[in-house]
Amino acid sequence: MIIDAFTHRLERFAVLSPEEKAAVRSACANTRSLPPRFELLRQGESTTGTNLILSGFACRYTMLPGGRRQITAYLIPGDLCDVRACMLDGMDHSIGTLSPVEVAQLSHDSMLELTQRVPGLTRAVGWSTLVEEATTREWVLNVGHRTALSRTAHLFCELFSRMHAVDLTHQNMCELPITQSDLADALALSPVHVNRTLMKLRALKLATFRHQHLTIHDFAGLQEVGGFDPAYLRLEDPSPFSEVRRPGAPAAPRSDHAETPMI
Amino acid sequence: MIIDAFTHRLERFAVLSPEEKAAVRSACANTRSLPPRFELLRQGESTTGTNLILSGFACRYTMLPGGRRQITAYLIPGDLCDVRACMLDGMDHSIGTLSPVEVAQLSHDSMLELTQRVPGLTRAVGWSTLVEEATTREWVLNVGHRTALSRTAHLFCELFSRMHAVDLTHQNMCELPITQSDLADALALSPVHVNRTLMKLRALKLATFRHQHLTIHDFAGLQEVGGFDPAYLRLEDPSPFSEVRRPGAPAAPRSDHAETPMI
DNA sequence: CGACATTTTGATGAAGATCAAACTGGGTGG
DNA sequence: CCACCCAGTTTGATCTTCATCAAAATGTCG
Repeated sequence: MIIDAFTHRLERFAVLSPEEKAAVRSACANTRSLPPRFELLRQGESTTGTNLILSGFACRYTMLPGGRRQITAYLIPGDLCDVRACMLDGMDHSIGTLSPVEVAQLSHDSMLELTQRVPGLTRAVGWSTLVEEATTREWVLNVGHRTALSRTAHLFCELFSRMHAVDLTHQNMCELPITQSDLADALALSPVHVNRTLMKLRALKLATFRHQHLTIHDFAGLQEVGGFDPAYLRLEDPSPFSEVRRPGAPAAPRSDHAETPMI
Repeated sequence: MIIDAFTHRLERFAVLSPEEKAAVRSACANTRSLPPRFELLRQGESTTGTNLILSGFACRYTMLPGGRRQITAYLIPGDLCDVRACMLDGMDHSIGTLSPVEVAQLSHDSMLELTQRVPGLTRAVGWSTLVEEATTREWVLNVGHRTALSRTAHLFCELFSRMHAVDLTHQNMCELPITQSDLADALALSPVHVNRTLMKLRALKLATFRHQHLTIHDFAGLQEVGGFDPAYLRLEDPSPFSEVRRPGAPAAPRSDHAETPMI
């Protein structure tokens, strides 16, 4: 169950009691199923709540004149879209689904209540904001300075690592329910060039993306080519292929700095 | 005085009493002067506080293999660098000065105290986080999809608007204490190409950047070329050249949603 | 004055865009 | 069951933009 993956991610940052986990779970009871290519939140709109992705892929994106689309973030299961969007009087970008998506709807009020019942949540949310910012910065690097091959390799490393963190990988494989065009929109490449790059990645025996499935043949090599350093994702397990799994003891959550009021 | 610019920016989001303004001011008493090209915060380090830029330009950046540098954000007077950095056990990027810079040092503790004494501050900081995120996303667009000319035009629009918001423009002119190379690092272009692009902007009578000064000849044109929509900056005055200045009445700060705890 | 950073100019090359068309494969309806 | 359709993928050919290299010009500061 993905909500467990979600609470698990929260525990990266704060220990949760069973009651707290139950509170999270019950807050996520109200779910909705969306078709692919569905506009969850349109640029200019405002919201009253937050959506937690339970299954499927969504993305943040902006349309550009000329019909081109730039995806600025992939949203995968366990991701909270726009915790802070309620502050806004109008989104500056859109959020849409790429595949069929199931979301849990969290109203602003239930988020408020939840943060009161689960003290660590605030910290966890702050942390995930930080990770999201870092990821966007990494995308600036990617799009700005890396070649098509390197860029694609980097994105695959990032996605595979994130999928691994929510337990959605099987061995060296994971499902990415997106098209080559969707990749192109994220990588700021033409679909044609993405195709050629994917073929090259296969030829180099680094990774295969086909039929919505990503298979990693050589993570270290991919990481090398992409210049991928997983630090910015702040994952418990920096590499999805590290053999060394801490047995039992979860990573010590950072000491709770007295009370850190929402900053 | 730039601190006034800072409190003024805060007031965009919450009304401050004179006492609150005074509290902000006294918290900023501890200042430091830094030379240009000074590394304020190195990748991997952690901090105990926050710096408020009082004068000069700094930037967030990451070094890439091959000695190339990608700037992911310009930090200008009135900007708070890394409010959330204290949560981190290691920065994933560096912060450095571009020109001589004067900063106010705010320890974590004094930030805590300040947020308690100035209730609106939390909201204002949350808001500015939102703007920063949006700006980074905009940079992804810029670097990913726009031509050199368009990119440069967009950056100039953004910088001029931000400088205008902290009252550091004079007519159609403002000081940008940075080099063409610094621009190149932000735009993900070679310095040579930046130079050629600047010449083209001049030839088109859109803007001149020379001797660390940016002069806007035709803001509307620049905006057009850059595809610049100021909405994401959430400024009180969307355009630095809008004749219509609200007389007296400040923009109504958004109704304070009960208490929004830090999310 | 001379060292040094920055800006400007020129020539060449490579990465990726664009355009056009063929090929797959799953789904639909006759 | 087959024919068709359509989205997605693959291939080929050509063109643009920008990087790179090299060197000259300009300006600044001790």
